[in-house]
Parts: sequence; C-alpha cells; structure tokens
Amino acid sequence: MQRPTGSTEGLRRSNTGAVLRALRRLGPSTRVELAKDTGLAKATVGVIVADLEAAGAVAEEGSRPGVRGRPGRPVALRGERFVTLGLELNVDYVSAVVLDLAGDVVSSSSRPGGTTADLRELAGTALAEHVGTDSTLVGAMLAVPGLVRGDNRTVAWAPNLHVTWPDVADTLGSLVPGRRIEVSNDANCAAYAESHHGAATGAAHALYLTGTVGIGAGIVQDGEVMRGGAGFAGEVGHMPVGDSTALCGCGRRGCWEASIGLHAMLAAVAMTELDTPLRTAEAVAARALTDAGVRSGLERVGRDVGLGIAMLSSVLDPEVVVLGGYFAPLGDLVLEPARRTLDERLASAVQVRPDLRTSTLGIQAAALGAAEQSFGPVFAGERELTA
Amino acid sequence: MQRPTGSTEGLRRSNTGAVLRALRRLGPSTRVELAKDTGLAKATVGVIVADLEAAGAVAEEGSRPGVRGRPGRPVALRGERFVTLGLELNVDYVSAVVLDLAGDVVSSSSRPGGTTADLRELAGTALAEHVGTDSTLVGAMLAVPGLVRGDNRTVAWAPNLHVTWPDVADTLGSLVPGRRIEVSNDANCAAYAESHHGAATGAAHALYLTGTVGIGAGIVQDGEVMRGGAGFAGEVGHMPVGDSTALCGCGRRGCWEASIGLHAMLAAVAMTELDTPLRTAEAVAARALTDAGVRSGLERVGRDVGLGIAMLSSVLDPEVVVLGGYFAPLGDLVLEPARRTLDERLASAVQVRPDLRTSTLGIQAAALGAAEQSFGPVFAGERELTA
DNA sequence: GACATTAGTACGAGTCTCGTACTTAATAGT
DNA sequence: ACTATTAAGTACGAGACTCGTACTAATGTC
Repeated sequence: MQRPTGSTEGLRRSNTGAVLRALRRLGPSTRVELAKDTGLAKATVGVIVADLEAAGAVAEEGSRPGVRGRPGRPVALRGERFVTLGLELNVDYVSAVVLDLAGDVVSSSSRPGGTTADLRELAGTALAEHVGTDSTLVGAMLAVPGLVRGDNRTVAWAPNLHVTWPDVADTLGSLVPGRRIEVSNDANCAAYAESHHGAATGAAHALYLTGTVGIGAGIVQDGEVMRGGAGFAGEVGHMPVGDSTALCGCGRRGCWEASIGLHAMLAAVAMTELDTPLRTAEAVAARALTDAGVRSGLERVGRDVGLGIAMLSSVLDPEVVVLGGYFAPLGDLVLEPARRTLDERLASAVQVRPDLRTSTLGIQAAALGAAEQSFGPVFAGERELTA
Repeated sequence: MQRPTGSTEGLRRSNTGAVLRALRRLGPSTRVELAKDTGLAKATVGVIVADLEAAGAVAEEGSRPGVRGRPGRPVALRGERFVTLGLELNVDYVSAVVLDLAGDVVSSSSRPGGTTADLRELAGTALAEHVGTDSTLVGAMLAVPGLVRGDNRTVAWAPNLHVTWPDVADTLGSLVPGRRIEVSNDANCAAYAESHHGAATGAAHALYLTGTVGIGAGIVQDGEVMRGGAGFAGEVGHMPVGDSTALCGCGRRGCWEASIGLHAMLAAVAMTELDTPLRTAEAVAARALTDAGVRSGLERVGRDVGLGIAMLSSVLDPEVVVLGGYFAPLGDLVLEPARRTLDERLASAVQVRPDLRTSTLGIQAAALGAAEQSFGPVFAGERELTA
C-alpha cells in the first residue's frame, strides 16, 4: 500500500515487507509457502529470509516431517530483537504496552493517574525492564483522548487532559532518544488493536466504539485507520442521534453521548458513578441480574446505541463493530437491543448486519493499538530492520 | 500508492505510474521537473518518458525559453491514443462519457430512457464516433443507482432499475470485446468525478451527496473511493435523521430521505413534480424568488440537509461536501441553512466546517467518474500502456 | 564571441528478481 | 537394505532496472 522508493533497494524493502506481512498472517511458514503467498520466486524469498535471519527478525523452527519429499524448514517471526512501545495517556489512568515483532505483548501495564510524570514513570519502567540492550525500539506512539492532526504529531484539542503538549513531547522525547514519538487518537488506536489482536481480528473493515463520559469512534478501512481530511474522523460523540432533548456537556441538545454516554446510562438505570467507568459498569451489570428497572434502562440505552450504529454502518459498511469502554462489562444487556434496532434499520435485504461484539482487550486496547501502529512502516516495507 | 509487483518490471510500471500521476497533477513538465517531483533520477525519467512517447501516451510541446540555460522541453499527456468509457444507467436517463488520458472529455452525451437498449445505443454511438482504430480503450465502467459489491462486478440490489443484470452484462460485453466492463455505484462515481474534475478538485477527502427521490453518498478518502466491507458504504438515505415521524418509501419512519428527498422537498414548498428532478428543482428555485413560503420550506429542508451532513462530517471529516442531484439548481437556498446548522453542530473550536458546494458536473458526473476510475490502474502503475 | 547555466543523454556500475539446474533430505516401495 | 520418488532449498547466470557521473546541447548574459 505504499509507493516504492524507485530504486531497486526500495523494491527489496517492499518485497521484504511482503514477506513479513505473510509471516504475520500465515504464522511459521517455509520458504516455498512464502513464495506462493507473496508471488515472489523461491530464490528471492530465500535471499530475503536469509537477510531477515541475519538481522534477527526471523528464526528457523524445527522441521515438520510426515509428508513425502524433503521437509520444509518453517521460518517464524522472532520477537526478541525488535519491539515497539505503545502508550496511552487518559484522564485518570496511563497505560504502556511493549509489543514485539512476532505480535506478542511483551509487557502490559497501567496505573491510575493522568499526569506527564505518571506517564513518564510507567513508560520508563516498561522500557527498562523489557527492552534490553540487544533489542531495538522500532517506534513509539502515544494515544490520547482528543483531536490529533493527521500528521500524528500535533494535538489540536484535548480538553479533558490536564497536561501541556510541549511538555509531554519533551518528556517522552528524552525517554526515547533519536526516535520521535507519534501521537494519535485513542479510539483510532483501539480500533487498530481490535482489528489486529482483539474482537475484530481478521476484519479489514471494522468500527470501534469507545464509551466513557464521551463517545468516540475509531474506523478501520481496508486494514488501515481512516483519518479524514484533518485527522478528526470518528468524532461521533456529538452527532445528533437519540433523544433530541437530552442536554449534552457541550451545551447543545441531542448529541449521541447525551443519550448513551456514561452519565446518561447511569441516569437511565438510576445509579451513581463509582471511581472508574469500568467498575461503574460492572456494578450496573451486577444489579441488572436482579433489577428489571435496570434492565429496561439499559434496553433504552441499547436502542440508542443501535440507532447510532445504524447510522455509522450505513455510512461505513463495517464487517464488525466492537464496543469498548463501559459497554464491555454490560455485554448483551446493551448489545441485544442494539442488534434489534439495527435489524429494523437495515435499508435493504442484501445488506448484512455487522457483527456487534464487545472488546476483548479492555483498558490496554489503545496502548496496544499504538504499539501495533508503530510497526506499520515495517510491514509496509518502508522501514528496514537493521541489527 | 501501490505495491510493485515484485519484479524489476513491476518497479518500472510503478515508476511509470508515478510519472503519469505527476503529469496529470503538474500539467506539461520537463524531465527535470518530473524527476524532482517523483524523486527519480533524471536518467530514469528520460527513459520512462521515451517509452511513454513511443506508446503514444505523451508528446513533447514547444519549449518555453526565457530563462538562462538550455530550455527544457515540456512533455504533456496526450489524449488521442488512450481513452476510457464511462456509462451511467439511471431510472429515466442514460449517459456516456469518453475520457482521454489527458483528462479531457472527448465526448459526453445523455438521453432519456432507462433500458438496456437505450444504454447500448448511446454507448455504441459514443464508441463509434469518438474511439477510432488508432486509439485504445483502456477500460470501461458503468454507474448504477444501487448496491454494487466491492468487486465492481455484481449488482446486489437496484430496485429502481427495470433491467436484468446478466442481460446488461452481455449487451455491454459485446460492445467492448476483450475488456470486462466494471460496475459501480453512481454516487461513488460522481464523488470521484467531483474530486478530480469538479467542485472538489484537489480535495483528497470529499463527500458527494446525490439527491433525487432517494439520497445517496459517495465518499472519497485519500483520493480513493471508500467502499466498506461489502462495497455498500455511503448508503445514507435511510439513516435516521431529520423528522423522526416522516414516512419513508421503505416503510419506516425517520429516514433522512423522507425529510430531504425530492418528494419531501416538494411537500415542504407545496409544489408538484415535473418530468425530471432537475427541471423540478429549477421550477422551485424560480418560484422561490417571489414566494416567501417556498423559501421557508427550503429553509426547513436545508436545515435537515445540514443535520445529516453534520453527522457525516463528524464521522468522515471531509474537506469538501458537494451536493448534486436536485440540490444543484437550488444552490444557496438550501446550502445556506445547511451551513448554519452545520456551524451549530461543530463539536469543537478546532474543527473546521467542510466547504459546502454545489456540483459543477451536473448529470454527467457519474459517467465521468466511471470513466476516470477506469484510468485508475494506469495511474496506479498496475496496467501498462501499450500501443 | 566567450562564458555561465541549465536540460537532457550515454554509459558503466550496482542491485535486484527470476528461471533453471542442482543438491539435499525425507518417504514409499520392493 | 536399497532404489525410486518427491519436494525444499540453493547456486548461478541472464535480464531488467535505477543511479551517479561525465558529457553534449542549447540558450541567455556580459
């Protein structure tokens, strides 16, 4: 999905990227299998694999015999050598994920707090403990709840965070010398994570919905995050959906998050907020087991969730919609009414309702997605893996 | 924007595509200018240009002196040799556009009628009159109002058309021997046309809204049509927007097109339909000059248009929104209230309202977009131009 | 008319992919 | 146990392509 650099070296980079992608997708594979999948010649794959092995990016596994003929020697991505760092700075917690080239999570941690110092400490610990001198940090990305420009560098608007941006950039810059830390929107990162590791694995077109006090969406189209003209695509919290009289925190009426945000949900079930959205939702789910009033309140919220997803689906046509944030603990209590509403709103018989699922990655979704995105240039064949 | 095929020949194709794209974007350019723009070496560009000239795809223009040094000899895309055919089959009219490699419309025609025979006749005439034996038909695409799968081959649902699909495919197949005719959605084609030739020229992220009895959207993201998982992205007519009590032709209530479709607009201004949507809208626009009631009716429609665009903008973040179909003749009568509504619904201070414009391509938009899309593989460096 | 300046080309070096032929390592059959 | 068969991986030379350098060509400037 990228333009080759023009030169033959660029061609090699591009083909190396194709081999790496095939290894991620197929798992351990022999050279012949890789050749078949990528369309390259056997000999070419052999050379590329040898280079990757020298760089420490792949390793041979034990052969698997049983069939006639010389057994192939499968090659697998090796995690030890190359890693990325994904961070999330949120209102009341920070997260860090170290991901390796094989796609395994090397380290995953989060803690309460929302300051630059909290983030710095968590990231510093993760790096110190899990990124040795023999491994290379390929890239790093920070996910934030806010509007981030398409260049992945400047935060245009993050009203809920109590930090100043040059400060964050400086702090993190000193942490990862020589590598710029990119910034991206948390919902976009989470969407990427779910489509690569979570509930939407394998779906090229996925939609992720994060729900806390605000509502945000991350859109994955053709395996890539969709950013829009300025980078602000997916800011769906203030779409006019649901109860048109509901007063939103932004001062207007009828915003979607005024109908399905955490506070609206709590009002619907007549309960109060606990310390975190997740714990609050768990308490609501527990109460729903015995309280019909809570169940019907969630039913109302679910219908409004479905209404918004109907809208988004008709625009984006995703295969899978993943609900994260406070929706995850509530599960089918919200999803079932949403599915019913969605079925009612399908425009035609040929349209298939997207699969509604709850997030499987929880609070680490955004940080994991940030880490995974940092591998993007490697798998795209834009950045070379050097020892 | 695409991956080379692996071989060095693929690299050449890819680089040739880059040169062609540069020529389209920059206009006539010298080899040095092309080298600077594409990042290729002077010598490489020289070879590629020579090949293209031999194939008849480009030609040298008169030099432009005036500066010190040897004057460059600009090279320009040549239209005579390679063309594409874009067709549109709609409910009550058919259109055909022949487009050449230089981006000039060679022929553009449309006529009433909505049968396979009408289409065949129009297409046959266009080909016979404007595609000589010395020119090559690079590709052909048909735009239809309906749901077309992402493979650009199968029509899943087109309830308004009174044709059978194998029939259309056979008829057109015999017209363009040896080349498969692709099919696509009309709004997607029109969006592509507007972003390449029309009101959104130069915008990488554009949204096109077509309005007749039904409402459809075409989405261009990063210069490419966004299709979604099944190919049905942009089916926005039945989003729940606007008057939630309005009864839609689909049997449900609250669909957007029940508030802003042609019939809803006519009800709002208390006028009756003429033979075509365009002529009807022109009559309404004329009446609005003297009739305050009509103006306030359009005002109401405009607000609902703005409400839906607010929704779409928060999801897609386009730079430009182009309104086609019956909206074009009404212009600011609808756009102004839409802009005001949009301004009210912007979620944050940093978000910029997308530019609302009326279509400049009129009834030919879809056919032109279909033709332009048929050049896609050429500019992407996937298909070679051979004499 | 000499010089400076810029455009375009010729050419050789380097890189890469590919197909073919060959080697290697296993199973199947006798 | 030995041979035939099958399939994986590699060595090697041919071919295609890009690139940098050196060179030629064409124009304006002094």
